[in-house]
Amino acid sequence: MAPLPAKPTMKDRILETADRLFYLQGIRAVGVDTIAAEIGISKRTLYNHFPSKDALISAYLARRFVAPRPSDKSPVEQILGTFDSLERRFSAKDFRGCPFVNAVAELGDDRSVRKVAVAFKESRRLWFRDLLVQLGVAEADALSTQLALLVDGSIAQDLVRNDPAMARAAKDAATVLLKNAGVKIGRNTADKRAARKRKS
Amino acid sequence: MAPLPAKPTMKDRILETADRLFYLQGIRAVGVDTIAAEIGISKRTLYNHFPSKDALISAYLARRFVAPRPSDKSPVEQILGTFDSLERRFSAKDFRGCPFVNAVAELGDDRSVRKVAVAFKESRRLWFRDLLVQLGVAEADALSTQLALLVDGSIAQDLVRNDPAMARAAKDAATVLLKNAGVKIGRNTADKRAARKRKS
DNA sequence: GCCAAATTACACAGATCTGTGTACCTATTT
DNA sequence: AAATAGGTACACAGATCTGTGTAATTTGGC
Repeated sequence: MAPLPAKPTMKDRILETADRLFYLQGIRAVGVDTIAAEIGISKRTLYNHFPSKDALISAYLARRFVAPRPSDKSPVEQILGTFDSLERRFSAKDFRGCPFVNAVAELGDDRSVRKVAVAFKESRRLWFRDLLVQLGVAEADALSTQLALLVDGSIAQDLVRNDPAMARAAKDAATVLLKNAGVKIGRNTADKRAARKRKS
Repeated sequence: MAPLPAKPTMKDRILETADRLFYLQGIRAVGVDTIAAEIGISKRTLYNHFPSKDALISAYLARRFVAPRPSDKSPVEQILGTFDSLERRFSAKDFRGCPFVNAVAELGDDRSVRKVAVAFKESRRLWFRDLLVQLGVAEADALSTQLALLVDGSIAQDLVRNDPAMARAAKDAATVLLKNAGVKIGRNTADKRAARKRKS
């Protein structure tokens, strides 16, 4: 309730730093010493807040699990807007793919990691599905899965290629899929580049 | 020239084992001792064939870089067939995502790894593009990128969800995209489940 | 200013990992 | 039978990593 952004807790500082390093360099690649040194605290302090590196990893993934906030935009705008914000994130030089996919890739069959990763993917698919239901799409379930594929596909491609255009490609494909499902894409909901093209 | 599959070289045995372990458990997660022990050779022998673990990693990735072999099937069958074989691979319990994406995810900004990963992704996109050109698709470049997104998206989703149905979803989306580009999908090129449904 | 809690410095245990050095062994070839 | 190549056993160096123990010190609340 106190909106003062004043002092971040020590625990928060540790978590924020661990998040950044884990995400950018990989979980196995970053040791607890490195994290402590980065903040300028002693390793002992870190272990006073997190009992083990595993606990830190769990907290890292939990922190990354943010539900999409409700929006007053139209469902179509929200769906297609997803790809616009993806493109923005791809353009940032500190983007390194999906933290959940990366964690599963490097931590393998770790139960808890897989579990939270699945939950995250499913929560985003359900977000898509809800919007599609609002649009009256009959096969909302199947289409939401396909949209999720496009999201993760563009993320994986950008991870290796470092090419934000992958988000546009995904958006274009998503537009086709939506139209095919009977969704009307209004002029204003379409992206600006295409709109400019149309007018010229 | 000798088609005898008789004796695999020691180097091949090392590489084959490293491949399996790196892929299934992650590159950082597998030590050279583990690889040597798995084969039942001494660590010294391993280092007599590969000067360093890095060299072994490079060889592993190079080995995974297989170009799709030419086929006499129709372009549409080849494109859609890609998703069928993906589904088959997803169903195998030793499937653990794309080795190149995984390697980039866990090894981070390693130059050489990124390079080979980009080359692999691009080679597959060009394979798609070539087939689309054969089909007379105007926007073969854009569409090939979108198909590649679907491939990588289904791989990423299957990696976390362990659900081969992701391949079907990708195939369905790909079919829509192809039709939208003016490609005729014949009865026989469509998947069997849909065909059965149609007849009933 | 005092007290309790948080933080620090730092050494250290124990595991694991990459890579090397060396002496010995065991095939195959000539 | 001798020589050569390849493999083995095994110890070890040196780095790195997780996690702990402890005593001293700083910090914030009262």
